Amino acid sequence: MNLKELSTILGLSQTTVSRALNGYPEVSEETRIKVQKAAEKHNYRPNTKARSLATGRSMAIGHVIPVSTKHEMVNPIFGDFISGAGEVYSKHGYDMVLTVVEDKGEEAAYRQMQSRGSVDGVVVHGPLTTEPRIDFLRKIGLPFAVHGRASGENSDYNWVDINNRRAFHRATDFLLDLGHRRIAFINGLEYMDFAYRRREGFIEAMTERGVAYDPALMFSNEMTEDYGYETAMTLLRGENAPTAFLVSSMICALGVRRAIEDLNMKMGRDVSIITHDDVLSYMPNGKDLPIFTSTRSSVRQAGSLVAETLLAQIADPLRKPQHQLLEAELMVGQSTGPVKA
Amino acid sequence: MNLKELSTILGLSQTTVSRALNGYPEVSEETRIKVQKAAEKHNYRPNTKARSLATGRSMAIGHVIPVSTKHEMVNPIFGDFISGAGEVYSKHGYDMVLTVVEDKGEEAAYRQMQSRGSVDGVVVHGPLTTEPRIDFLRKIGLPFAVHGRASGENSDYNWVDINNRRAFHRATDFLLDLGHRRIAFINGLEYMDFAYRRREGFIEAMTERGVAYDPALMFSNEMTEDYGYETAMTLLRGENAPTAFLVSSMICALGVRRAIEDLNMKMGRDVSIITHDDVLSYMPNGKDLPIFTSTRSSVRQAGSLVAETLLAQIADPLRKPQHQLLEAELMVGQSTGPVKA
DNA sequence: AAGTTAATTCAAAGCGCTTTGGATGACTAA
DNA sequence: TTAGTCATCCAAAGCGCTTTGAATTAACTT
Repeated sequence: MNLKELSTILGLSQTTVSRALNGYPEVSEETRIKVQKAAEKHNYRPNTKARSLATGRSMAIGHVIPVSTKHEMVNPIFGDFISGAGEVYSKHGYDMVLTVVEDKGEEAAYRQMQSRGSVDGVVVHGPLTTEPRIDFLRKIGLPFAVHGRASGENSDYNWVDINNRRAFHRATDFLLDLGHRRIAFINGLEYMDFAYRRREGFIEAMTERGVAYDPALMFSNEMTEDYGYETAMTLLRGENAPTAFLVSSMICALGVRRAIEDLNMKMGRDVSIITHDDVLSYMPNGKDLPIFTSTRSSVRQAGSLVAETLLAQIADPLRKPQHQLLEAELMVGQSTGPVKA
Repeated sequence: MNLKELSTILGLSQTTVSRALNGYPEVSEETRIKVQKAAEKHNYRPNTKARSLATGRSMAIGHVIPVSTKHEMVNPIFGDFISGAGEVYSKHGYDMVLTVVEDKGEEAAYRQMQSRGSVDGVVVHGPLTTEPRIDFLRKIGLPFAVHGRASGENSDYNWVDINNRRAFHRATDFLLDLGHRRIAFINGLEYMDFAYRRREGFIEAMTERGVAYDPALMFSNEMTEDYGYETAMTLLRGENAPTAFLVSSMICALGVRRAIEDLNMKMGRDVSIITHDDVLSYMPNGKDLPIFTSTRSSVRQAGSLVAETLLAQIADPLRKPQHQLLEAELMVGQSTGPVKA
């Protein structure tokens, strides 16, 4: 069923039918209702391609997900982020188009989306500290919003980020308050901006309190359960082991916890863990009492906000870039305790 | 840059340029090269919408991801599945369009995709034992492939599934061989087909060996870490505790493990766990020696296969539905051992 | 030299929609 | 009456591509 058929059935012109359905004023209320009824009845929905072609807007947002060829690693927060964003898109009648791309193919993917006109804007995932994509997207004139920020970028752009630095500053303070001094920091890859900022927060807190931080206790890697386990295992078995772990993700923290248990120690009593919790739907942090003490911020909500920001930008291209800095909550759970005497 | 401009620059007709770029034979090799060079130089890529409108094919595959409103739960395997499928789409020049939908809105989403012509086919995720979507999609004539199967459906359709029944049969046998008799079964939601089949496999194995299974040890829920923990905790603290756990997902198994550790027992020695491992990229099952004994099958690979199947179906609408039943490997890890005397 | 055939190229229609620039008729105002 | 104003509706152009059917040229036959 297409416009032509529908308008023939109704004995009206395509113009009128189109206008009736799109809520234009130059059509009588009577015919509008008649048209709507008919559209409903015949299950008519305007063809997206045709509409896009006519309007010049594609009503779709692109997400490019890089899969590192090395590890074939897909970011575990991805599902929840997408679900937050997707809900917003649906509400505004937008589609979400995903492109999976190997490592450095992202710019090509953006350029392709742009020149093929398949999206009206894109979301930039996992910005690095120096992020070439930002300049690139501006250059090719494709609207975008970033989930996170790029420390090395001083131009203005749309972003939604959590206050990683402050969150990890607070988390570190929390451990320091409990008397911990040897704190291991299990971070993500530090060319990623979020990890860089978390590191800054950690160092800042340590320095402010006059506690020397030990570079030998600072790690940076892709945040798997395994990485947490292996690292913690090595440290805890070694000499001068840390008394606390500051960890960048729940999954990783589960690994650290496993190492602690494997060594017949008890988390919270023998060793403390504080982690960042993205509030992933399939990984709730305990039921009533949180398992892990954590800095907490919903990545799903971030998804919604990024989407809103981008859609607002698209709706008004002259709008100034928007920024939202979300504070993480510090939730006390069972994984932290005072340092052992 | 569009076709018209490009052809003006080249001093050729749009027809010829279009044909040159699309590899039609009725254009001389000389001009073809000339055209390709120019297209490259001016960064020309055909507008997707226009092309789709002209060809009637949208070159996009739809994925509808349901988010249960109750738990806002996004399936953790989603990211990896998508990444597998996405790679195949890219290779074939297809886009992937995602729609996030609340619970029962899936059919509406499919219908919309169909009538708006935004996709050439869809992937059905998480089929239930009786799955209305299959009939529905056939009815509206939208090509599809299912990740999994629907036991209650006896029509023929494209699917890619793992042999859940056999995998769990084998896993159960493995535990029985180690002397376990009281085996707790921590399953997913059993209206989901995969969970139903796993249950069948479990019961079948127990029955074949003449071991009575205790319904009080069989659980069905959304597979979070928490669910594993709570369930195991209750069972292990209760009377007549199970000596082994058969678990439907790694994440869940991590919870079971946590409960075991919390009770100062040792996994593999005091209590055994065998789980299914979807080989999620961010959740590798140990480095050299697997943490968990598991039935193992890559969901990423399943994603690729489903995508291939669907694309083949679209390329040849008369093709008979294809099926692929993947066997899971049984990998022995550190989480299982003989029952304690 | 005239007639065929093959190799290239092109003009124009059409995909399904939105939107511009009128028409048409009813109604009001002068 | 005549002109002007609304309120409705419509024909047709255009979005950027593919594809049909035809034209043009070159090459080959007889």
